[in-house]
Amino acid sequence: MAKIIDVANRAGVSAATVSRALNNVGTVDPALAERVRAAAAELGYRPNGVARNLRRQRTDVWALIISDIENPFFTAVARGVEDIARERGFSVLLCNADEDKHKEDRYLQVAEQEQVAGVIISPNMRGSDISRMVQASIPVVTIDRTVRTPVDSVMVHSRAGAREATEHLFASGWRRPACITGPEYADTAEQRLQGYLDAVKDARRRPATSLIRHTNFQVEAAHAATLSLLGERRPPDAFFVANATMALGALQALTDRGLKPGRDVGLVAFDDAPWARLVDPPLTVVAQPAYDIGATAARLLTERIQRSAPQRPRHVTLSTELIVRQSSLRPG
Amino acid sequence: MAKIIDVANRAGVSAATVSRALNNVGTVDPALAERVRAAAAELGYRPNGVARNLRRQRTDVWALIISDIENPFFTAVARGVEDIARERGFSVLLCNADEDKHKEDRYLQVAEQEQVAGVIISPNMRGSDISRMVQASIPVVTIDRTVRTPVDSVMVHSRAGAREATEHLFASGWRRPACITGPEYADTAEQRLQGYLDAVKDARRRPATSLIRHTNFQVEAAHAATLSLLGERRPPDAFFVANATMALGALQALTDRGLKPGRDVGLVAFDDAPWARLVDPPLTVVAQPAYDIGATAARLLTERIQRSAPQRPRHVTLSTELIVRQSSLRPG
DNA sequence: CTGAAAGCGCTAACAT
DNA sequence: ATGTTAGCGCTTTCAG
Repeated sequence: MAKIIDVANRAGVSAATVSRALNNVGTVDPALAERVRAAAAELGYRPNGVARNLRRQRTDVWALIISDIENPFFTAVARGVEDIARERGFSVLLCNADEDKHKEDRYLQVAEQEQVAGVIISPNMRGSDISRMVQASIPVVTIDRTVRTPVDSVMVHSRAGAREATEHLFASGWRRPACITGPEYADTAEQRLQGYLDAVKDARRRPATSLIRHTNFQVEAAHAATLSLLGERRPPDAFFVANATMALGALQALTDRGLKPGRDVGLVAFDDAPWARLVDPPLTVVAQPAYDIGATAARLLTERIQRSAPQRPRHVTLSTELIVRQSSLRPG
Repeated sequence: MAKIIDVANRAGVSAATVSRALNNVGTVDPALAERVRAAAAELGYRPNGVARNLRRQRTDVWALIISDIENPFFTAVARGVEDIARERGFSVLLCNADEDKHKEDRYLQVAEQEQVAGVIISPNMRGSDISRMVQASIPVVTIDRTVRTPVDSVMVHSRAGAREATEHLFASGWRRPACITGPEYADTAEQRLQGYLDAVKDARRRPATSLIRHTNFQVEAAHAATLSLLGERRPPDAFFVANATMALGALQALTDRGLKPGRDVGLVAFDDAPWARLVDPPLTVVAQPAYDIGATAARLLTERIQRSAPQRPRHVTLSTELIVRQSSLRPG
């Protein structure tokens, strides 16, 4: 591999001039710059990014740490982040924490060690180790969930969205909606549960703990939770499920039991997904502006990186949209 | 941020000893090692990975460059890669090339500059710039698709799988199956088309170009292709679609036209997906061992990284499995 | 078993 | 406008 000094020798200049010419920094005689570029091309020179990063004490790389790569919400977020990052000259490295605290910690550590320019993360809640990043003065933006450490965040009105979804279930004529939400330590899960409870109380029903299940946000757990709810002495007649991944599990469980949403039971899920309108029946959802969430987080991060002066954390909260298809409807 | 010399001072030793103690390398007096660890902990010391990488001239990070993050095939592959990587002490950074050559090139460049230990990639075919990696002596394993540059690869028997799928369509009583495949420059797409053609010829039909569509492997393109096929003078009565993402588009188009698979038309897709059994009707698929593909690629890469001696490229080809659900069946 | 010293490849101050 | 020099933080010879 050709190094900068090889290019310098070939072009008959110093290494510093090569660096300046290739990075368009400072002032270089146009003719010289051209000679340098030619020499670099002939040698197939590629700057060693590791050396550059060490010297510059910074990187043009972001880490995007998401909770679950199979959740379409996060893949859409990733698109939003990437588009803006590219526009601003950053590369983004995607890390899949898989709702697992150890993996998340590992990626956070890699991000710190590799001195990334910034981190966007949907934190697992059990005390995500964000404070280390702040100590290392690496800007962090959280999405979807918040943490104790005060950093920028982009959220949606989960509680309001969940409430609207559950109200819609009541309005459609269902009487005993259940709620399948995420882990107790995830505030997104908690807010969606609260929204559900808001609607239950508004409908002047008594919230029953037997109609609530906490899971790890994954397919299998939702499948089990649905079966468990169906096995209750007084089973629910409708379901509010707190994300798209779990909707798959719930749908499967209902199918297993021969129960058809939109006919035998009601079903609404948080998050839209590419397949949501194609399942049987088409799924009613609370859609999040996932792409915008990613794009917004990316913008906040860029600003944070550019300003050297510390500044109060900024919080952006976006709205959800109820999309009524068929799974929530009640015949007759 | 504490540096190694700070730890050294606090522990009353040299930087070299700190390095040795923390990396468990060479021989360090146990008592000293303990003192070093204590000092490091007190200072919250984290080694600067960039500096370490520069000195060591290597990294413990892989780049996994996939074609489309929304395709469940690739997310499953990613799981397989990550599990093995973690087991062997590597971290994997996921890059979404989005079926876009520019993005792919960019990530390849970042991977080279950041001196990753290895690359696993599902290459976009229009001359992926793999040769640069080889020049930089960074090991590469391709998955799903191959390139000209001779490197290790993990593939599936695409042609056989496609043939089996199409034969199944004929066996179910359909007479004019169409094929929606990927770009002409992608050999996976080409092989799936060939498998389709094999079956057509076996059935003693004449392959009609009017029944074949090339797309970019994405939802929208498949949607359009399906509508276009339906608009032919002699439209097909069945569809073989070359990946899961496109199945979504085809399904949508058929639904738009009021055509129900498993009743009005036949439909088989390459790739299984979490939602495949939940759509209406459940989708018949040619399942790829996606997780195993990832895991196998990861194993090949590890071996390649460990052996210093060059060695002929290795190619592993795994088998597919036809899973008959309902979308391919013909009533009566 | 430990320390001193060199140096990975690059960029940024400082000279000229 | 260009070259010289120093040094980013770490690991790894090489001495002792």
